[in-house]
Amino acid sequence: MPHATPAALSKRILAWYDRNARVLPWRAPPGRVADPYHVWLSEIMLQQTTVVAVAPYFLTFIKRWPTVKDLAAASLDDILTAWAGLGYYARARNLHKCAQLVAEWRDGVFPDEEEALRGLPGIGDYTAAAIAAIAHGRPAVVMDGNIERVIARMFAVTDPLPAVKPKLKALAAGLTPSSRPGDYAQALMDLGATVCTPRQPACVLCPWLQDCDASHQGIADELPAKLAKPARPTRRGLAFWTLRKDGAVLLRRRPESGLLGGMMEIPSTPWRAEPWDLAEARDSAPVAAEWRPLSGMVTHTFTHFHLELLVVAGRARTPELAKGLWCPLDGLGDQALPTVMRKVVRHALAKAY
DNA sequence: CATACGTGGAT
DNA sequence: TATCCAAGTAT
Repeated sequence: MPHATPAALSKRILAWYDRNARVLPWRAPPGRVADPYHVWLSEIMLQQTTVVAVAPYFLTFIKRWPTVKDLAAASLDDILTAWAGLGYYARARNLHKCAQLVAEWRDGVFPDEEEALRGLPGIGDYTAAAIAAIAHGRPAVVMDGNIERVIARMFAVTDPLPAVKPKLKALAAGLTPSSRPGDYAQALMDLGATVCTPRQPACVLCPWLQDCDASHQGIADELPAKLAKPARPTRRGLAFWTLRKDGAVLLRRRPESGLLGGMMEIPSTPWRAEPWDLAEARDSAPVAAEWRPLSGMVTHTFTHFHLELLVVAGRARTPELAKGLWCPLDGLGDQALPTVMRKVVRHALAKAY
């Protein structure tokens, strides 16, 4: 069966959106454009991150920093602390840079053109198109994982991702309307999130069911095809839970780029495939101490490797020589500690006292 | 074009 | 337990 015209398809999905749009804290009602600052902030947070995870962070951020100028004036450490737990911390560093650029060079006004947005830190093809469409009503071709899936199924594209991305974008471009482009993009993303889901899609609820090639062929739940991902190796490290006489714990800031860049950590050895023994690890210790291994292990899975951390506890002999920050136990919650390091803290508090 | 980059929930 | 997945970007 041939597809309906693009105009008919967009009309149908917009009607579906008018009835089914999810109410989200960063979203304007159907038919309206949203605050560009809210759209930008939410889109950065939503990169590879679920709506459920983002919502409380978004509300915290806009309450504490109501405008992009407020965010630009904040310290990077405050932003990293507020971002802690959300993951992909380069987003927080780029968020700060982007806010400062918009505040300083554009008086706090976000660009409304896709190309200008695309040049800002942390804004790639998807986010530039999303902001242009959702915050400014520009007819940009918005392509995210949801829309890729919807389009792959509509046209029964069986070639695997990521190589087929340009083809999917070309097909999507042919459907994108010039009227209500922001609602259209959000409608497709909502459709992908709630109906055209990765597993067990609810095709009977889909406004595009009669036009969907994959559904007709009974292969909707198999698309889009993806290349197999490489196996995750395991890396090991040894973390030093270091106490001062007054009970403060030694923290250290990680390098500004790379994994957990700019975040705080419990000092540790490098993370490598081979396990560490204590004698060897002592060279990495932040300060001299008698180290006592704690029972058990802290495990954490990152995107591309598993981590096993043995935690050793010790009292610093010469705390004044330690390189880092002595933090009282009740102040740990206010530090920019990523989840893996909060696991180390929890483990140490459970085992070392 | 491939890889690095977090986390938590669902299956 | 293992794997997949979520509104991707930078290099």
